[in-house]
Amino acid sequence: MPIERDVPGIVDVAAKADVSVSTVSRVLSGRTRVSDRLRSKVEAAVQELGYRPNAAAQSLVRGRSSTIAVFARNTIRYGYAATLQGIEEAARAAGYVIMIAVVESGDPAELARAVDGTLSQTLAGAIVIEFDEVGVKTLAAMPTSLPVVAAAGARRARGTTPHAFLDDYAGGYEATRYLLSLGHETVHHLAIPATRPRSGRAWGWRKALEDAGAAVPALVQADYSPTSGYDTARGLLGVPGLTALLCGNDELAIGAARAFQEGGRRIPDDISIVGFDDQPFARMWNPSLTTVQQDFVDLGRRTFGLLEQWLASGERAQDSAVTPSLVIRESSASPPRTVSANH
Amino acid sequence: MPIERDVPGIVDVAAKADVSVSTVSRVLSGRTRVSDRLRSKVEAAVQELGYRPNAAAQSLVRGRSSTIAVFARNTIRYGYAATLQGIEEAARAAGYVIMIAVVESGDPAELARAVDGTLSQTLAGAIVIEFDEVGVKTLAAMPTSLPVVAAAGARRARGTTPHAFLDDYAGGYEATRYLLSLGHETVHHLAIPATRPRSGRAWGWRKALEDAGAAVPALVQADYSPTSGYDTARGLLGVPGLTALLCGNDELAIGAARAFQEGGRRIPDDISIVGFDDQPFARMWNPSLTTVQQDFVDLGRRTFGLLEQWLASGERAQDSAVTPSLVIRESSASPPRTVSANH
DNA sequence: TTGTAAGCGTTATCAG
DNA sequence: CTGATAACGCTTACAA
Repeated sequence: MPIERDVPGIVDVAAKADVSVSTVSRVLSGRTRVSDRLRSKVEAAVQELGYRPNAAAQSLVRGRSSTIAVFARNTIRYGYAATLQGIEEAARAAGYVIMIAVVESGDPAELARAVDGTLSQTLAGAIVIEFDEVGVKTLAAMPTSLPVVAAAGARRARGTTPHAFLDDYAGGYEATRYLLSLGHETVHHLAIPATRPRSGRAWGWRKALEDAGAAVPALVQADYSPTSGYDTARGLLGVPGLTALLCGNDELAIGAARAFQEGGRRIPDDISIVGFDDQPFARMWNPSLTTVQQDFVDLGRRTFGLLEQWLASGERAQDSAVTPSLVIRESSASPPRTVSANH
Repeated sequence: MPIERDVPGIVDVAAKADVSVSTVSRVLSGRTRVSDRLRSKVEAAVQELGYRPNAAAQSLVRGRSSTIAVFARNTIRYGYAATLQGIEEAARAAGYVIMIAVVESGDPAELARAVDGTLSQTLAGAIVIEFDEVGVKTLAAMPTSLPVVAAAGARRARGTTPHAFLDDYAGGYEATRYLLSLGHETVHHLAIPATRPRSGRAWGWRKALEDAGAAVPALVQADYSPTSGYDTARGLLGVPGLTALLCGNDELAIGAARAFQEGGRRIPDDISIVGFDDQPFARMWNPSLTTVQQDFVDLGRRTFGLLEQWLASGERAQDSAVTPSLVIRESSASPPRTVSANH
């Protein structure tokens, strides 16, 4: 079954409207004045033929395009997927089209492959979702000749890539301080992989502890999944003085909660658990999850906004921050008296 | 700050290697024999200049490209995001690059806008995620001149678009039969929006009930979110004889579970709840969720495979099905005796 | 095996 | 206001 029924080109439209191709191009771009008579003839021809300009030819001659590439390590996990959705939404509204490239590891060869294929497209710009170490490396691999902005989890150094970010540090700090204010002697932390050593959720947690003069327990490293939360939390069952656990994300939190519950601990009576992100399920959890709310979709929109502004003005845009807010629900409470008595 | 530092073109490479552009093109494509001497000179020049072929120019002259467009209503929800990830993964491995277009509504104008922008790209083919009504309309709007395949939730009529699908009907049927086998008199259904009238999860549920001679309660229509599950389930609290509820997805299930628990019902003692999809959190739920497992990532891979095969062979590929499997966990059990006695 | 040259579908420059 | 015509960067006959 043949599929190559020719797509009409600008010359077909010109022929049908009985004008020159330049005229067709003009009415389509709308940048120059064209007489109403010719304009309507062209529009009719376009309509009739179902003509659609060939973007490849356009970007070839213009040297730029309306395509923007998004680089991310993952597209399934909530934060990534929601950020992508925000980017796509804003890009579509602005007439851009988006290309997505997932970069699975920071391995130079794999990175080069993912990046090369995408960068050989004629791009208007690129966006890197820099929520993890792979994102950092991807950003470093971007050519300086291309406008690139990032969606991040922390403010980056001045003068670098423009970026919109969710203040993970502030979120971690606030959640920890909240737990401390409830009377917990200290707060443990089940961490997602860090983007950089001294930043993000884990760093906010540590600082809040230090500022309050509380002991800083060893950080427990996990991955991102509920299973990882479950597995690592099982190892925490015997830890003395563990009455509050701040988790790097909501999935970890529910995995940990399950592990504790199976171990006979009640939440929040014996142990308080706080998540991060406020995924849709957090509110329905049993008990409902206290967590740090993040608006990833908005982050995505704002990140695209930075790029759009750059493209329009020719100047790098300012950074854009959002401070997350703590949502207090049922999974957190004051520590049990018995444990306090032990100290 | 200027950003237009010229990207090297094939002529720059040719000049530096002191050969013709056709020779450069030949070593890059690898389709024709080139002497080792020239080949290595070219490779050195490519390396040195960091040359990357311009995909727009390539697709312009070739009339096709290595870009495939993916149309989806959403990119956040689990099934969609996971399918997209599978597509991207397979596409990247095969040297394709993917473009994503979200189509928010089936409204003709909005549809045309989303589709037009993307179809003006030179595409190798397109994939439509047809998990909902918008997907059906998007598919209908695709030009016949382009190879298009779909990822679906049910087998479609013969001779139409090639598609890979997860058998929603079978999943709904099996889950319902399982609940009936536990002794429930009937099973209620909290449904996600349907793709088509007589297919999918809801249709499997209905058929299983009919085949077993059980009463078919009115289907309760919900959306996709936990909140929607919660809200609609609250309206079900007073329904007599409701001892088992099959939910259209896991998010609905946890929302419903929460509503019932708040209403004083125990799960599974008073009411059995079964979800759909087996999202990562399902296993960690409290109680852990009995659900119909679906491998969306694999669906995505297989869908891309269909397109790749078509592109390679020039023939439409066969359809490809996967039957989901029920995962029995803690949220389902036999109905309470007291209720049975009432009948 | 290598080079020359004719396009691919548009836009933009430059005359009319 | 409109129409030729020269690029844009690359591939691919066709010659050499």
